Amino acid sequence: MSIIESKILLKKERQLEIIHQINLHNKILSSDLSLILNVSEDTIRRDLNELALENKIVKVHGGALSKSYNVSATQADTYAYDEKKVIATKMIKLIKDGMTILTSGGTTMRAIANQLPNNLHVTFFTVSPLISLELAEHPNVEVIFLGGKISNISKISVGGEVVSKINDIKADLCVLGINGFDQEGISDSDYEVVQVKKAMIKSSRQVVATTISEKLNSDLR
Amino acid sequence: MSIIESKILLKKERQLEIIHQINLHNKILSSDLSLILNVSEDTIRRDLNELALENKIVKVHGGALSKSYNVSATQADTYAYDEKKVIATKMIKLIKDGMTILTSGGTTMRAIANQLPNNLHVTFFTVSPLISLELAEHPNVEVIFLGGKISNISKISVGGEVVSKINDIKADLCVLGINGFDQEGISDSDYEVVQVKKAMIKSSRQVVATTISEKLNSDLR
DNA sequence: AAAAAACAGGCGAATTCATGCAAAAATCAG
DNA sequence: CTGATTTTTGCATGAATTCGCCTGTTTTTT
Repeated sequence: MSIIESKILLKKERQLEIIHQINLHNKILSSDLSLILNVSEDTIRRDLNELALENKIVKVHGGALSKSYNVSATQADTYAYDEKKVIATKMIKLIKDGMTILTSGGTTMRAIANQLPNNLHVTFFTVSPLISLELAEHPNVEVIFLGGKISNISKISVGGEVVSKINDIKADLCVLGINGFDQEGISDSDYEVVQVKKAMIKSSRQVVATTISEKLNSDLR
Repeated sequence: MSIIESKILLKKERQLEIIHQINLHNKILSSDLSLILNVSEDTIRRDLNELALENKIVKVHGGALSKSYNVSATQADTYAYDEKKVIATKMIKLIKDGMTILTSGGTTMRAIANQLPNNLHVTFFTVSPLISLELAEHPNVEVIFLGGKISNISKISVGGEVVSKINDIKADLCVLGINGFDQEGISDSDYEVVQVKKAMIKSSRQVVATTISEKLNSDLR
């Protein structure tokens, strides 16, 4: 639909459109792209290979997937799980009784939620359903979920309402997981996530960003 | 939008869905997967073998098991799983494109969220983090989480803000799962849950309460 | 022990992929 | 603007994947 009829696109434009399609649908077939963009499948394949090399998409046999497609709380976090456990242990030391803490999603944050000692009395504000569930297991923790539209990709709630709600909060600590949905390539949804994180940072007296190494250019400009 | 309605899943995608299903039910039969994913059992078996090789699942004769723990949900939902699947199938027939649907938690609702066809374009409002996650897997579903304090017991968001937010909504359908947290003893938290449910019922043109038999005196007076 | 179900492995059809090459297009230099 | 150089594209070939089916074996059930 958004494609202009039989207009010849430059390679760069075409690749942007490919990324757009992938971010939109989370997956795409080479054959469909060939139809949509009006070029041969060979060209599509070459584009897909380039984009995969630049780490913008995940190429698979027959097409490509969005990078953030697989997160889904599975094994993906046994990956580097030990590192994360260490980070979590250190993080938890920063948390004191009575604190109000603002947090997003991310597997590192999940490890924190998981290892939180049961005797802590703290209040968490979160935009991640998964984290809210983990936190709610702790009897002495009060969990407030900041509602809004749930982003299909990053699985956290986003949107104006969330941001304004965050602005009303004054938290002692903000824990951000920089973790898999900040890669770049400004899809709509990523933009929204950035808005939420920016608001969180603004509303907290102290900010801690947790991540394992190998994470790189994640600007929260 | 009509571009990608292909029923064909890429191999990777299919394997992700398999992992998802396994983590959801803790166990799954190859034959069920074959039905769900619309491929032969041979293909499923090959997928299962690959996933087992990658250590993502545990393969057993006839199907596979979840390897590690997953979000809540222990045995409780393999229990009566078939009945719930039937209920879910029937429920889904009530859902039409363009609807706005209000829903709470419950394992039955979870089965519905899981089996929802991907081509439905609907908006869900929910107070359950778990359900919101399940629903967010569907590309054409818009999920709005109604934020609030997360009840430690029922794992849904409750409180005045939630109720007033619900009052502002006019939904086509309300799906309530009477399922495991209404059982008895009106603790404070149950009281809160009842408030939320009452509000939901009031805001919907049509209400469906789903439950398996053997559920009894669950008054929502 | 017999029947049924699940399995491994091989085969063939269909699809997708990598590679080389030549034509077409874009870019650059003068 | 023109001609040369580089990049991009489509096509052809053969290799590689994927997937359903089939056969014969192993496991489970009755």
